[in-house]
Amino acid sequence: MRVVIARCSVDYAGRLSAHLPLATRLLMLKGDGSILVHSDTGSYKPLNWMNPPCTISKREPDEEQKALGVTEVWRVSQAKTADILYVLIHEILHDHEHHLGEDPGLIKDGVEAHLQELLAEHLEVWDENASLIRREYFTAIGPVDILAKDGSGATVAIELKRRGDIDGVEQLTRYLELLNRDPQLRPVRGVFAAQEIKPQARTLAEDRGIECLVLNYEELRGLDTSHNRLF
Amino acid sequence: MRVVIARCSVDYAGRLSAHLPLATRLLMLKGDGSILVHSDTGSYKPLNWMNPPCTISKREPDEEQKALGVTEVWRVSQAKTADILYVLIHEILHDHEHHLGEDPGLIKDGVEAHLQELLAEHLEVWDENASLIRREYFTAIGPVDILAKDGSGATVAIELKRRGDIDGVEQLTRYLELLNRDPQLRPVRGVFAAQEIKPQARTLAEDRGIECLVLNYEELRGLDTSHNRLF
DNA sequence: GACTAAATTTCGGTA
DNA sequence: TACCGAAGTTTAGTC
Repeated sequence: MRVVIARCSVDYAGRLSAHLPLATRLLMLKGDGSILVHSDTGSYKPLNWMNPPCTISKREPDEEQKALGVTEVWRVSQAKTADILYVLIHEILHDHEHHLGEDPGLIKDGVEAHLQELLAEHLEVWDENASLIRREYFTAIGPVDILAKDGSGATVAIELKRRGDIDGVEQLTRYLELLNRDPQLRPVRGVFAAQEIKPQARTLAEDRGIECLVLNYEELRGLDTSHNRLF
Repeated sequence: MRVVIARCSVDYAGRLSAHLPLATRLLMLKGDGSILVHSDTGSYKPLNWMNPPCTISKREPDEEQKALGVTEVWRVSQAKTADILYVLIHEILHDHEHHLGEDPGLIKDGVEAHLQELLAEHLEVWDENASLIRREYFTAIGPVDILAKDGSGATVAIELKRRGDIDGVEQLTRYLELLNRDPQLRPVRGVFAAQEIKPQARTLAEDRGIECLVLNYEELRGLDTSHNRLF
């Protein structure tokens, strides 16, 4: 890992063309050859970057570039996509290299899989007399998150999202269309469950006769005494 | 901008829970208070981070942490979402601060807007006798990318994507449904145009009678002699 | 500010 | 390896 702070301009030509005018920025050169160009604001996305696998070669600036104050030219080329990134260095203000070693990686918990697991085990938060048929019920166009029977014995397909967007309603609609062709299952109702349901998604869902269910993750976690938590 | 290379472990509790075991990593502390935790591999996404606005406070480790070798505890809290990130510093190997100043920002070219402009000007790549009605044809549920007439005089709605996914087909389907309610326009056909069309999207589109059109960006650029390019 | 669609998306899982 | 869907998505544009 090499970290350089430099006055530089950057040109990228690949899936799009992009240019960064001269300014002071942080350049991160990772061990796998990739490079990130960061400014002092903004979130984690760099202003410009090149993904591995790629190679960086240092070149002398041509006469024109020299006249503009360029002292080094870094040419970064992508092995697979033929994208090219040029970093025109005007002045290096800080330069530090350090061997980091391999990273043990991130341990995650609490994503959609866990939400699905919790809801499948606690369908009573939706319908007191509901019973699970199965999670990840497989169909030709993909798995239905949860297939269940409600208190009256009717089949219900539950689509689960952390954030309930229009996309999710469309997805559930496709599943319902397919499931309702199956005489064994028909009629199948839809339930759109999420920690947060966007108004437009709710409107679309209800317009299609799909029930909306807002989930409280903390509450579900509270019901779940068996699962071992990180915190 | 402060850049620190340190042996550290990280805990995040917010929209999910995540833990990074002890290892040497790069910590980038931006001027707006945000922090990024990077390893030596992977692409531009940090292992862990906190978006602005957030505040970092340095604390003394408790006895238990001290016994484990922790020398500093950084507590990063999000102002809006109440997410919390803890960085447990075991050893600081490099520490450098530098004022970067404001960044003039990125100048982009070649994205969907440009693809739309090019296709609108060169409809002949789709149908030799086609004519443009208008770009960004506005409807109640959003703008149709391109509305045109084909060689036979029939109205056609073209939805344009860089990458043709199922979402795009759904979007176009909604537009077509709406446009076909208008007796002035009816009947309206659909064309799904993209630089790359995913097999599932193609299947869904063709199943709904929507024509698929794969665009060659380089070729379209070649037809376009008027436009001034960055490269 | 809320919402929608795009992204040089990246990332993880599965067939 | 390719494809598909989720992401602590982020980001940019529009209403």
